[in-house]
Amino acid sequence: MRDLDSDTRDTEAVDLGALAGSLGFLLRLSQLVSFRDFYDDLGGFGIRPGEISALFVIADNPGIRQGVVARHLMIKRAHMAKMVRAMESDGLVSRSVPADDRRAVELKLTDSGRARVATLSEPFRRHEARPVPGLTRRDEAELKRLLRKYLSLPEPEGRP
Amino acid sequence: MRDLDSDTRDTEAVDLGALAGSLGFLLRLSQLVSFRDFYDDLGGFGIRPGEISALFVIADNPGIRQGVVARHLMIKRAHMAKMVRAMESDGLVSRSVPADDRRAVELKLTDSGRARVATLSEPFRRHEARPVPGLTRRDEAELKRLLRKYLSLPEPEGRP
DNA sequence: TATTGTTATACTCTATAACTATA
DNA sequence: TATAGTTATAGAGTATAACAATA
Repeated sequence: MRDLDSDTRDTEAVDLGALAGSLGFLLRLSQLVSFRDFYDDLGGFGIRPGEISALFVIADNPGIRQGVVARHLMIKRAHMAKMVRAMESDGLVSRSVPADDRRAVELKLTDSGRARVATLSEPFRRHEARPVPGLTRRDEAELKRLLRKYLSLPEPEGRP
Repeated sequence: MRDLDSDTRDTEAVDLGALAGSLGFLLRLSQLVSFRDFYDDLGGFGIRPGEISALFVIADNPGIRQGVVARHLMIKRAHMAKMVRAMESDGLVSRSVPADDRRAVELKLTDSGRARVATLSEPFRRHEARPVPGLTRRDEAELKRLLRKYLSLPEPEGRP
């Protein structure tokens, strides 16, 4: 889980050419690095990035429709259906059909789901609070700001 | 290929809570967006991000060992073996065992592989030259700089 | 007609381990 | 013993299409 099979030791110098200037390439590698860090810190809880995202969003938005979760997390609806089913059979979320649109499904955490989020919140907070290797705090804040801008996400409270 | 199944239209406002401050979450979403853009521009060539990366690296570093490519592209060795095999049977790369280490495999492009790279280079360059929606040119340069710093990649020539 | 969620299928990527042949 | 590559297997994630129920 923590072995990326890529000894990080610098072997031969490699010319990445045009790749070094490619946003997509840099994002792909960065995501792999950050997922490795995620598993290093939180792998012991048996949680995966997709799951924790969905759990946290449902926790913060009780009664949210599963399609809305999927849209905001950029998860395919077909995949979301499976994930929700798994979380339901794990007893973490409950599904209910709203009266005003009987096609939809609204999601809430069960007591068990809330307990799970409570268990994960502090380790997740600590994970996120850790300094990012190689980046200053300013770098880190700026990187997150630019990624949010790229994603058209609003800046959290505070600085305008 | 170009339909992410997530209508980008803003539906209900969703509180992303701690996720909005999570580097891993922001990187994951950003990578999905950039891959969608990649496919929009280059999907017609039947190429995938992993393949084009490997082809370009081999093109820029003829004779590179496949394990070295895997390390720098953060691709698992097991997956790399399959990918190289596929590229070989497509006639794009040739494999040769160096005399000084008969365990290793060195990779070069075939004429056909060079032709493929030539075909892809200009569309890829245009793709990368396109303004990134939502970001100014300064934003884009700064974002790439911070990602390279995060990845411990050297800055390309020019500004120190 | 369009939308929500579902199922089914296939493919990519990843993770792991066991294996070989070399070093 | 350790390394480079290979094979096999399993799983997660994703893409696609077709479907039922509802709007």
